[in-house]
Amino acid sequence: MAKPKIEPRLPKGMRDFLPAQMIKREYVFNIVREVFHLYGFEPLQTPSLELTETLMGKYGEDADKLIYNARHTEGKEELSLRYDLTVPLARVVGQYQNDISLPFKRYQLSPVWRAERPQRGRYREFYQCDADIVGAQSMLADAEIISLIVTTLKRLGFKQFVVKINNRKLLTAIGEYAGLDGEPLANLYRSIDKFDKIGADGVRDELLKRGIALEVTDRIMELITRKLPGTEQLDYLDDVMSSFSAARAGIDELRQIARHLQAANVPADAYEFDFTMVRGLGYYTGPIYETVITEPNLGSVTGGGRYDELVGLFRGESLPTTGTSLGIERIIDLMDVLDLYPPEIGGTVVQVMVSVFGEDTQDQAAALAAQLRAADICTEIYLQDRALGKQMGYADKKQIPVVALLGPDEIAQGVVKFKRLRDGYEITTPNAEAATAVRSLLTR
RNA sequence: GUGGAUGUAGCUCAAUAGGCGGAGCAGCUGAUUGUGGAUCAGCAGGUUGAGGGUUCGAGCCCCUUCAUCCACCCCA
Repeated sequence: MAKPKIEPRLPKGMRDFLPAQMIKREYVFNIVREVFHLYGFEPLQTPSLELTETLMGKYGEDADKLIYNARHTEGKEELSLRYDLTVPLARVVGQYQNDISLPFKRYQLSPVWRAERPQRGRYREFYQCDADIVGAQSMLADAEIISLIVTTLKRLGFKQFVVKINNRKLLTAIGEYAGLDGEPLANLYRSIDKFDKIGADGVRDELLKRGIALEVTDRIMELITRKLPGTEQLDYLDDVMSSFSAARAGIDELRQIARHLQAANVPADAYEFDFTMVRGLGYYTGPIYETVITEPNLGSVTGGGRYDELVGLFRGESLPTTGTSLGIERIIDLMDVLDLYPPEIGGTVVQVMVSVFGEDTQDQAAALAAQLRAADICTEIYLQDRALGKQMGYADKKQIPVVALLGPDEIAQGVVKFKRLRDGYEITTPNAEAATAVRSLLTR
């Protein structure tokens, strides 16, 4: 065997997913897709590459530097790997106005690429999972998104989580109240966004450092940190902030969302209003939401909100849009941490391995495999001529649950023997009943 | 982009003060040619990330470079 000359290595920040890992990832992907379909979201796929001009300038200068350029040496088009799924969505909505009827509900579960410095849980190629509703002004759309999040997380097995809901209009009003606009307002958001990390005192210090008057800072802190049950929190803010029209509008939207969520039977403990939650600086214009795993405290797994100005970029008009991004990579990590994978998904998709005793029994083994496959049982036939013990060892290592034994004795009697590796239990059954026998061994 | 740490077998890590590069796991063979895990015996696996320097002698010290990890920045 020649020694490999090429060092097997991965590009920085990129990963392989070996079969045992892929099985888990696809389990999560499949549940997500199921729930999204349940809510009437439909799949969208766009190319990994976009024209560079489609991407550039949509994210801000910092982010533009993180975009992978992918132009072919002799290609005439400037191409880049997509940086998120929102810009492709906006392009699609602008491009297929004949084919898409609004409101457009789509989801996309695809990799994106960002040339960031890799860190724990942060990669240069990673999957994003976005669900958005384009062209719906109503808060019913926002409530649908929140309900979708709650159902998805529940189906995945998460128990203790809460969707935090805020409204950009409220934050704007708070900025107005503090006399801030533009860049200083963005900085205010940045400070408040660190609430989880640096706590109330930390945020207060930052606001003071940013030159906001002591009295105003204390008012802001009071406004955003006061915790009251359910919509009482909205009542309180309404009292204090009603002189600001942006605040009134924001609170009104949150009240509508609360009403819709209640009507849709979303459990009240699955969401809360949290005025310290900001969601970056970006393009949000209305309600924003973020889901945190609360017990144990494991951080956020979804983020989203309403962004009425972005999708119209490729259409020359605003299009009211709301949506969420599932932190699917983070969710996959937490599924392991919280042990949420059902035991029946093992390290392999194979349900039965048909062992082969020798060349003279190969054909019967192949026939048995075909028979099991016809009955929708995932079947592997052992492909080397090795001692039965080796074959058993292989099956054991791969965690294949059942091995079929079809030697000269069985063949002579027209039967097949199956062994369940977990407990060593064996049954012998007539050939015709092979599939039924395997099924009985696989259940429980 | 800034700062710190670490690079030794496929993986996880040893190696006295600078003095013959080891172990566990994984792999392969056998004990056991119709039955896996456990045990035992054996085999194989290396340019110590790369390049240079100091030294009689470098895995170890110095310089450069590359890679990985961690923290910060950022995260639309």
